[in-house]
Amino acid sequence: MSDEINSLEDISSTCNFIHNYIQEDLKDNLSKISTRFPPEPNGYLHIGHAKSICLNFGMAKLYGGKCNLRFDDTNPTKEDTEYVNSIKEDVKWLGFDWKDRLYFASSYFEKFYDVALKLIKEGKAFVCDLSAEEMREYRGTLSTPGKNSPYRDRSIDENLDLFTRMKNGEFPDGSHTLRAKIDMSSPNMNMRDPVIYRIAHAHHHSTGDKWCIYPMYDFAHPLEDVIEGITHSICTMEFEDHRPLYDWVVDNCGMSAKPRQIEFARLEMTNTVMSKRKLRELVANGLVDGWDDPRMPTISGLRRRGYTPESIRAFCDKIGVSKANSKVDSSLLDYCVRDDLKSKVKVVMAVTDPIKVIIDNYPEGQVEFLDIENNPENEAMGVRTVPFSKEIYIDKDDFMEVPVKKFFRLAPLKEVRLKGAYFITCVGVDKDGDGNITAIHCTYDPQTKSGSGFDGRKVKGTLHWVNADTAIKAEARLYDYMMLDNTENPDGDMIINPNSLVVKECFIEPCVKEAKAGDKFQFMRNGYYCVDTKYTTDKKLVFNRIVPLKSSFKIK
RNA sequence: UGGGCUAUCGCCAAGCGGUAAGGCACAGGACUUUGACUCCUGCAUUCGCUGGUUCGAAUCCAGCUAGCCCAGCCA
Repeated sequence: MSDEINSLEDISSTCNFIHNYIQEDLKDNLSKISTRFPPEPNGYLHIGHAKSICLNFGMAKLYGGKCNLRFDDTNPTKEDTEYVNSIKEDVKWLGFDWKDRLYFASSYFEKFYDVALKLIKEGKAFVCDLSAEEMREYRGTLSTPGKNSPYRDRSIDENLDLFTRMKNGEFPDGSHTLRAKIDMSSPNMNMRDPVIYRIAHAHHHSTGDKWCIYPMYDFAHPLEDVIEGITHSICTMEFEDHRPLYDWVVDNCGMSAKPRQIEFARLEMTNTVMSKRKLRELVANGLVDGWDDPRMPTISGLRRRGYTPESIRAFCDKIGVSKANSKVDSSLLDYCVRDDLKSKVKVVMAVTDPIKVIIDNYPEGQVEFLDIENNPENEAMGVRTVPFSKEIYIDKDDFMEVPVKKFFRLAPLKEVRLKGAYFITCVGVDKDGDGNITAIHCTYDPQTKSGSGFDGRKVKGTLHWVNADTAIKAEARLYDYMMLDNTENPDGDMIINPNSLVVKECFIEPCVKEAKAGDKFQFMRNGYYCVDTKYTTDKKLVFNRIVPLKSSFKIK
């Protein structure tokens, strides 16, 4: 898309503090930059991750550097190959290419171990026998300093022996840890002799049963960055307090690279939830149709809903990057998909809430084939042929027996245009015993045929319609925001917008017959839709509403 | 209440001592065979508050207030 940032001239409008840091570093001491997107493979990616992906890959591209995809798989109890596959798929789908730079923290385990040994030999790390509870007591609190572990002053030889035995599987989980020897009285909790290795007799998705000790994030992450030559390690704000520890590890690991950690605020959006915990809860409680439910903010959910990678990237560019907590209005994402789709997809006519219109003076049995442009904004998309005859459907919303003021649509004795066809005038309605309208009777004026150049009079409204005989029946799933303002009930249970999914039978013009899963359309005067990949079958087309069109028409 | 961070329009967000960019939303209007799109127009005498420095402060200083994060052998 034209408004994606691809060159340095483009950044003026969306400049952020990270650009400033990088530009300074490039001036002072760097020839090229290197970033990384480092997910833990313990779940599915969501649009918050997309922000990070766009940032990391975007910065690298903009400044002629590289961005790695690295799986931060240091906790075997939570990780799975299923997640690494879905994450790779999602990153690729978003349009980013890590080329040959696919890395796993787990492939560095040997190196981490060597650094741990080095730290022990230098007296900077020790094996601690404190239990988890004891360690919590020794750690102190936010406002009181901690106390040194009684094991802090073990000899280097003893530490070396113990750590080796930890590695060899001689001890059960939780019995020992390796800790960095820093400062138990630091006001920063992360510096109070943090654990850097724990024992976990667990099967790792990649290294299997080779290891039973695993490095902690705070130890592994800086080393991963150093090993890969990362220059700018971009992460979210909650790691800001970890930066002194990150720097401590970098300074003490004995390697020369000096990556710089930069923190930015996580993405939050209205009308949804973003935490992995809450998303997991929605899936577990059956409130949504899995991780890829079209209401979910997951990449797979957005994809199934019909969002394009371009629209998500544009969104990520527009929201900017800062350190302030903020909540982006979901209307910006809506805008981004519409803006992307408007000139790309075919505009077809579909009626999601049908009422029959009978054109009394149109010859019985006659069928006309009308040419209608596929996308008025994009002539290259050509035209298609649409059948028209005596009986058609229009949307119930487009008729009012007693019209409100400024109602431009069909009403008794009012004339409107049928898109691509004729002017029609309502001459009456059929009603059932309860007074419900069952059909609308109209007359048409043959002179007013679309494209004939007729300019005898004007009408204010143009309606979309579908020929009754040839209409394709399909299911329209009208999605709305997953969450309203209140995301929880008084008991603390998650609740979703009760109107977030309304299923309708709809009629669509025949050209849509060949549509395949994932195909996108604009339903004229209605919204953008995407053929659902999960429920569409050979017999049944299912459309997801991606987003409705804007409308300035409101009754009252 | 120890430490860290943040505060600019309804929502994001530029701004880096020289007199408040931009986008979304919203409101008017033009155009319209989509009440869409597009195009115009409007939308912060004011930057959390209070003082101070300065010819000049959103930008510097001091104090206050509010919000977020940290006491996993998670990341």
